[in-house]
Amino acid sequence: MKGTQQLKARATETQRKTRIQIENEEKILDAALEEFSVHGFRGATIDRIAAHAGMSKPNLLYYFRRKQDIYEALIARLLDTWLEPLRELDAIGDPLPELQSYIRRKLEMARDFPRESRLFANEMLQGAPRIKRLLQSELKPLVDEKAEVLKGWMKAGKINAVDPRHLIFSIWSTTQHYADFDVQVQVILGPDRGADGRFEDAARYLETLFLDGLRPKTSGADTPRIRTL
Amino acid sequence: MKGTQQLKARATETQRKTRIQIENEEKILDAALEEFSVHGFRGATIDRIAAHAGMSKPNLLYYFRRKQDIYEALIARLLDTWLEPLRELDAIGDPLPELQSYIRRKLEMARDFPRESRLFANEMLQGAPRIKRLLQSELKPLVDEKAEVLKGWMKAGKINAVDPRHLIFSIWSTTQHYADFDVQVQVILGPDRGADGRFEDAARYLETLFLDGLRPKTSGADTPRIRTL
DNA sequence: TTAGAGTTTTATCAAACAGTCAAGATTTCG
DNA sequence: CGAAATCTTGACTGTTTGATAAAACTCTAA
Repeated sequence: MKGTQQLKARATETQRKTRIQIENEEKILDAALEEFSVHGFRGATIDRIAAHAGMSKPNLLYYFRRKQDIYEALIARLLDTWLEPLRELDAIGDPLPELQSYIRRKLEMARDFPRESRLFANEMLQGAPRIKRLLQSELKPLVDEKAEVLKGWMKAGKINAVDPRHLIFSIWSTTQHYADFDVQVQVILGPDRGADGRFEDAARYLETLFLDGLRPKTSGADTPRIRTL
Repeated sequence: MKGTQQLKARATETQRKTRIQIENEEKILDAALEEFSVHGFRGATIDRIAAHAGMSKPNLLYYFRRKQDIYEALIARLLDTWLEPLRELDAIGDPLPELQSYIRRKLEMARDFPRESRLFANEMLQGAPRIKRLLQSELKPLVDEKAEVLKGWMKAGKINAVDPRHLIFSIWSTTQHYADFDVQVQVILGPDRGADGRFEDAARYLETLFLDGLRPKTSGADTPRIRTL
């Protein structure tokens, strides 16, 4: 009891982190992201995380005393990053380009941070037992705020009048799909186009979908001319 | 060794299933769906499934000898149901109404079979280790076939020309989102509208999105009149 | 350079876990 | 009915898992 033992004790003392501490926590969180994003909280094991991080299990538990602590550290840093694109949605900007670039930013996140996307999806599938409160206190107000922005654009006739919250859902789901269901996407698209090509195709498609939908504007929609296949 | 023991042995004999067998297998699969859809394969435990099914663990293992067997039985019955709406997409029908009703059917499945949706999502998040082959042999050909149908409609000018596979992705993702991310949806929409109301709102929104997109058709899109918020 | 803080390891534990076994209880059907 | 087939259970096995204790080692700053 010489004042040594466990990091938690120093939490109140706002003590600086050691070089080794910073390195190892980073290694652990990265390994944990790999495991939790694939197997969920229960399915992931400390052993595998430790192995992936290249350290012994007790050593890992020196930095995070419980499995839950690792998971929570991961979630905490996640939500902030995750909502950034929505925060940037600017009421002042031009509505359509503004939405376009929001969609693109979300798609870029799915491409660049697929593990984070899967971790989030996993937590949702479980009913968000560990971040429901955070969703209430952080996500909801932000969405409410941006929904008002969208409503303003609709009232000004700058975008079609639709339910703004469902609009946000559809942007989230279509973009995150490329991270969360990546295997399926790859199976269906085949190996022809690489990851970059797939990304560009998706971006182009989503732009058309969200701007123009599927109904052709040119010909009378009810009596299009017949053409052989 | 009196010819008793374990169901697996009789697999080749095409023997009929007992009343009790049918009942219990149903109970087990239902309980397993509950567990696997939330916690994934590794996260779910036989103990919990047995408890949920209201029987002892050894009894459960009398019907399914290994955890994997339950999971595979579940997956096998899932994929068939899951792809039915897409199979019904009819090349002969009117393109826009045909797509509309496909979207609606998918949305209904998300509403009526959320656990199945989550099970599927969970398997995808893990990289589909247990059904990747099935996706190749069953899902891909079906999607290829329907992509051709969509291409035909596009060439005939009946729907806008977009990447047909990405179009299918967007229908899957937007509809399944309401099952897989249900917590989030509820947090954001609040308790005002019940499940039925949410469903109708979603259906209405998706119809607008997929048919018309967000760009207003009336005013010149580049120079909309100014109106105060 | 050395005391003490910080880090890592070995050994260990109890609980949870997947799966087995044989005996006992129940159902089915001639 | 009664015997064979089917079903259920308790007791158990070996392993994995989350977590702890304490000893041994390493780094760092005065």
